[in-house]
Amino acid sequence: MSTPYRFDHNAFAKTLQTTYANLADGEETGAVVKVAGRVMLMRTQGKLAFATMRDSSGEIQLFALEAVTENFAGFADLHLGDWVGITGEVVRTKRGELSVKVAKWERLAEALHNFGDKWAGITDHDLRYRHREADLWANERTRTNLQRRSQVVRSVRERCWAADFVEVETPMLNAIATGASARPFTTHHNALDSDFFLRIAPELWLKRLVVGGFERVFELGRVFRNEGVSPRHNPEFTMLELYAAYWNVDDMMAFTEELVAGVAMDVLGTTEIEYQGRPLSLAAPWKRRTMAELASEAIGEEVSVHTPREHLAKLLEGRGVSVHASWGAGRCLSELFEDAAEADLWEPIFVTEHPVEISPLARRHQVDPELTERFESYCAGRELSNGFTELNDPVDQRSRFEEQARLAAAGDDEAMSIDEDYIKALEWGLPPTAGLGVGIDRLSMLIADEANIKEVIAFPTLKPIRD
RNA sequence: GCGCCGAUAGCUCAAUUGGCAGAGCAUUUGACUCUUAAUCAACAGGUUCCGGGUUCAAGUCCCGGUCGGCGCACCA
Repeated sequence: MSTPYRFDHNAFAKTLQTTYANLADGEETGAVVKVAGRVMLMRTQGKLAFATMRDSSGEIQLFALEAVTENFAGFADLHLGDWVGITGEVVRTKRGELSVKVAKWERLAEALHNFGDKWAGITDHDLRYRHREADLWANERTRTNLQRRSQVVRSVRERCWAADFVEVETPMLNAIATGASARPFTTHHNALDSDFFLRIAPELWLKRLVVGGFERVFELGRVFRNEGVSPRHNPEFTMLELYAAYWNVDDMMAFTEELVAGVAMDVLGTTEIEYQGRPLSLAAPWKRRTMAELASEAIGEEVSVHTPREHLAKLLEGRGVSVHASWGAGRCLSELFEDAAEADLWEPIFVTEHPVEISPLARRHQVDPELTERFESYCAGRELSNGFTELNDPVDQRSRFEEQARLAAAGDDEAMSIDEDYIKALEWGLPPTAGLGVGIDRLSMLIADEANIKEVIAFPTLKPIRD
């Protein structure tokens, strides 16, 4: 059966429901409209048929009568899920349901599969993730989540634009994977006969644009990390990275808390949200505490990056954390913080002053050179953002990279490689600059009140089915 | 990668101690001029995730595998 190539559509369900909200039962309007959508439910009754049609805005009833509707039998024969285009008058039935009284109808496309049980919908996770197109019709929650994610991205982008940041795009195919600590995906370019890594972060490219004179840049895009999949990790995820010349870490913290609170206002209309049954306030300003303070409080003993490495290692082992031989005091302090304090950070908080050992791209703290001017924001027990005053000294940057190379040689497959081109860029001069990274999926989870990252990704990474 | 749990009709789910594989919805056929998950009647629908094994007999017990959920590890 051939189907139409286009349909003249001029009304949405929700608009009609609003416009004719006060129409009395049994009243007709004389207004003829053309609506389109999917048939979600069908109730036939002899020479009458009632269908519930859904479009992108909402639902409206279609009311067909043998005496009025062209090819009435064909209409009553429509399958649940079929796309239809309807021409008819807006009326309210005797029983009070706003309807389009079908004069003419066309089947725009046929649905060969149904959209699940009309009461329970589709609940099987595997089916929902592999066939999100069906899940979207079966589960309103899925529609809401993906709409909210879209609103989050829009809000982030508009707020960056409003603060005079320029949106740029940098390479996803890279000769070396750098800018973060993670294992990369590898791929191959045939004509260049070269292996490439999918980017794990756009960080170094963006700072090279700042060197080039783009004083405020941001990129909103996908990064790829070859790590485990979990309810909070997808191998490809979306990150906002943003750099501002002349700012320091404090400026960037202020920007971050305003950005996140602003996104919540834009999408939900409030900063006072509920996440997984617990109230959570995203309102600025957020608390600021150093990593050493939080670790000390959590373990009940004063520790810092200057605590002897062996003592920190002993504390970690006492907590059941196995300590790698290559870890210095800085890494041990960070591990202590993560093991003892991180999961209890519910309200948004900036954790600051990370050890230089775990921050190879951040500028040293002005008072204590073993620390950096860095922050990570935590919320609902997990990291939401990461930022710092950028290291702009090419000599120090080279020695940091060399330290990373030593870690790699010692077996750390997440250590960064030396990026000579980046060092050369710094030699041209990076002004004082602060940078920020925000996980958009994690932010969307907060806004959508979802515990599983797959619920805010249209098509999450799944294992292909093998026979 | 490791541990625990799950997979039965298109969808949502039952199936007692190992004893004939079922229901609702969807599909098909019929009735019905105001339905709202319409209702009523009838028909049809199965590689019980895949592959082995134990047993007179396996959806059920055992072994291996696939995919998913949760936890751990890794990480953001």
